[in-house]
Order: sequence, then C-alpha cells, then structure tokens
Amino acid sequence: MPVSAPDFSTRVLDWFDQHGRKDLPWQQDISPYRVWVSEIMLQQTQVQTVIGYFDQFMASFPTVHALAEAPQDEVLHLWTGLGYYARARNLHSAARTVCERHAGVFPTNVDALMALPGIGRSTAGAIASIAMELRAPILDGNVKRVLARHGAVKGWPGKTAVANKLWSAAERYTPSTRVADYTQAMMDLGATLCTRSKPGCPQCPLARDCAGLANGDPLAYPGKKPKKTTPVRQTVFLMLQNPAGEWLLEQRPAQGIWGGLWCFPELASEQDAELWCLDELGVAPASSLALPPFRHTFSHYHLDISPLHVQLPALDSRVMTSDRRLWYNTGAPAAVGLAAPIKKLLATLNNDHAPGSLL
DNA sequence: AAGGCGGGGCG
DNA sequence: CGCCCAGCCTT
Repeated sequence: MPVSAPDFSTRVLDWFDQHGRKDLPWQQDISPYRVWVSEIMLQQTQVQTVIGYFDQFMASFPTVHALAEAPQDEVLHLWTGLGYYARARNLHSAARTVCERHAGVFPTNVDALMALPGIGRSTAGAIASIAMELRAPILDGNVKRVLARHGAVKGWPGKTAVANKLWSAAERYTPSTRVADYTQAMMDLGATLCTRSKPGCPQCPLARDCAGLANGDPLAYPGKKPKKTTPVRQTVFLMLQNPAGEWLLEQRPAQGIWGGLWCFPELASEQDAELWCLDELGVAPASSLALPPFRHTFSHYHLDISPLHVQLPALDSRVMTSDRRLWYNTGAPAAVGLAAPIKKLLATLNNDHAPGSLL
C-alpha cells in the first residue's frame, strides 16, 4: 500500500508539534552558519555531547568571519575530543571560502553548498532546509533508519543501490512547506523514537503504514555493514618531560590520523628511546619508566600504546626552534588540539602527581 | 568488544 | 563506482 507524500509529512509534522525538540542551542537564532556548525558536529556525536562543544565554539567564533580568521590550532583546540579532526579542518577551510569567494554569505542552493569542503548531500540538505526553507531532503543516520524501516528497504545503506532507494524516499516525502520543521522532525523521530535497539513503535506516527513493523522485525532495517577483522598495531609514546615538568609534543602531519593535532613523539620500540633523545635533542635521558600499555581503538584498527615516561636533563634552547614542537605545560595548557589518548595520559599523570610516585 | 556515523579521496 | 579512511560514543 503506497503512502501519499502529503499524508506522510503531515503525520510527521503533527508529531513534531507535540513531541519534537525545539530548545536545542542551534534551533535558536537560526542561521546558515549556526546550522552548518551544528550539523558538522552532529555527524559524529550525539546531541547531548554536541551541546557543550557547540556553545563553546559559538562563543569563540560567533560568525563565519571570526572562524575564517582564527588560527587552525585554535579551531582544533575547540574540537579536541570530538574526533574526525579532518572535519574541523574542512570547517575552517570552508569558512575561509565563504568569506573570500561568497562575501561571507552562504550559497542558497544544494549544489553550491556541496562544493564546500566537508559538506555532502545530506549536510547541504540540512542547511538548505533548516536555515533557508528550501525543499531539500536529508539522509543522515537517523533518517536512514526511519525510511529503511518504513519502506522495509533491505540491504546496507553503504551500497549505492540501497542508498539510492532511501534518497528517493527522502525526496518523495519532503514537503514544500514547513520543510525546516519537517527536517528537524525526521531527525528527532530517528533519534528519540525510531531508535536502533528499542523503537517506540506504538507511539510512532508512521507505524500504521510502516512496512518494517508489518514484517514483524523493524530491527532488521537498515541492513548491517559487512564486518571484517580489525588489525592490531603497536606504538610507543615517548613522554618526554623537562626539569620544569613540561611535556614535549610534536604536531602531526596534516594527513593521516590525528592530523594537525599535537602528540607525543612515536617510536617503533622502547629500545630506540635513548637513541631518539640523542639524535633529536642532543641529550641522554636522565631516567625512564615504562607505563602500563593500553589499547586505543579506531574504526579500522586497534592501536596498542606503550607509554614510556622519560625525564630529561636541562636542554639547550636551540632544540625547540622547530615550530612543530612545543613544551606543553598542563598547568597552563596551550590552545592546541590533542588526540584523545594524549589528553587522557596527561590527565592521568597529573592526577597521580604525588611526589615520588608516578602511578 | 562491536557497531554506528557523513564525507573525502583514491584507484 | 566501490572501497578505504577517520575517532569517538553507545550498546
């Protein structure tokens, strides 16, 4: 039984009027800039976590101009802990493009929005619909789930054929009036009712014609990603501390993991530590202590990290002339981005700072 | 410990 | 196009 598009969106909008969220920070003073920043953050993080980051980000960079003019380190600093740091770099780069090529005004069509780095079809649709009331569909993870269940669309949405079906459903049901509310409603529906594990089908405005529910197993949609085994890699974090108690950090290359973030120097094995110090700093370690290894997991591999805490003697100041190195003082931290395990290690060692004991 | 997430980049 | 990459949080 096909569903008429107006009926679908009417039910969704009625549900939104009664149960949708309307008090989120990015739903106030709506602008393309604010919607854009929130959408990029929400791509990877749940609403509750994003709220704090969003408020801080907006306080630091209230306008796209402020963001465009900020140093990249400051942007990454405010992104620390959110992950997917390429998005922060893309955000920064897109802000500069908007200011330099569009006079600080966001383009008002999906294709031009998609030309900005970090904005794909779904994010472009969200900005266009929520901030500009343009009839543009979105297909984020929440909406995918709602539409896959409602239409009983089989298969993993990572497959082009499956994604195409979902996009065409998204396109079909998107109304031409109240499109901002509709977009927000679909995301809310997926986030609060049509959830991954315990959907509230009895309360759902779409239950009456939900094919996935009718099939008896709404949890079967959307199809799961085929999984593969994740490899394990090893690394040594060289935690070098000078007599003042500061830590030596190096900025990582722009590409690859933790791009642009600041990290402890890495070694292939603990044996190389003394050699590294001699080669790179021209001094021998005063003392060194291996800390308990721990595992950091990425989407596609595990990284087993062995921290090696090394006390250094006083150093020649010429050692720190590189602008990709700094002494990090946990008491007065520099405004730079830190990868999560680095932040965790520094916090741990700071807490266990009882003199004489390191663990 | 495993699964989910939106977009970029490469072959 | 199909595949891989990235980092954190929830389950």
